[in-house]
Amino acid sequence: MSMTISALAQAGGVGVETVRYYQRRGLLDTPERGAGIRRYGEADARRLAFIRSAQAAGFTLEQIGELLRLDSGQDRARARELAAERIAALDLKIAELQAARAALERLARQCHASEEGPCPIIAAFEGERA
Amino acid sequence: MSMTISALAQAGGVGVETVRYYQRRGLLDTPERGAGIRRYGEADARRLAFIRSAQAAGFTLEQIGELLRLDSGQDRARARELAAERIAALDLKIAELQAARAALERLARQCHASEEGPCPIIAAFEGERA
DNA sequence: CTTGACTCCGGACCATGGTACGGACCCTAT
DNA sequence: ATAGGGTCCGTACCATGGTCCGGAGTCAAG
Repeated sequence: MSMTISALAQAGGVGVETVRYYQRRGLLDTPERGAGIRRYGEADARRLAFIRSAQAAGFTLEQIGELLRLDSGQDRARARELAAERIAALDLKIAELQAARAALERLARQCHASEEGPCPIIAAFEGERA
Repeated sequence: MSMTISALAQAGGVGVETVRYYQRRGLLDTPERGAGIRRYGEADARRLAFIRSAQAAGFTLEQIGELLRLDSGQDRARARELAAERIAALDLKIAELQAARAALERLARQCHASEEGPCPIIAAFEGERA
């Protein structure tokens, strides 16, 4: 089971250039080339999937690099620490977004209700302390 | 009630350079200068507050510029449209972050439970299809 | 009336996460 | 054996949202 870079990229749902970028960043490694072309396997695909998932969880590429470097679960304490930090950050962010959503929805409803006068959407944000 | 740029910045919880950047972007206007120094008032402070709130709601500076340009509620339909788009995007993002949070928490618990073997945090993300 | 803090301004620089370019090489089908 | 598409690689460029720099002007206190 070996793939070219574009197959790997496709499997990971990213562009070829992104794979190459991750290699430069040290997040993916660059296999030896067999007669000019590098071949990738399952492990690479799993790693790419990891990167994308971790990214979706809000880790920066830098942090993802750190997670990968604590490979094989060597430093579990540190991994848990990173996870805990990220969870806290996510909680904050989620709360923020929910507040923003609620505010926006309220405004959109008001704006819809009264077709006269100034649009409340702009006015309403002005006093708010985000 | 007039403030210098640094007072305005402080009131808005941003740096002086950020105020100047917003001016360049056309989000804040640059008042006439009275003998060299520009003076800002309530309106500027409210506008800055609006920018920060809208930003917290996930609008880009570009979109915020548009909102400001539909000033005085001229084009309410467009404002509502922007709000609706943003609400949809927020819902998506919130769901994503909640999923990520749940996954991370589960992993952190697993990692904590079994002190032996490879840390599950890294392994677990590998299969996931975010 | 000088000193120190603040302001003005354009332009350069930064971090993040990519995306594009271009010449050389390789691989497969016709 | 030649064309086309894919790969390799370094380097340059992009968008976003700022942040810093340096020289000149201004303002308030001592």
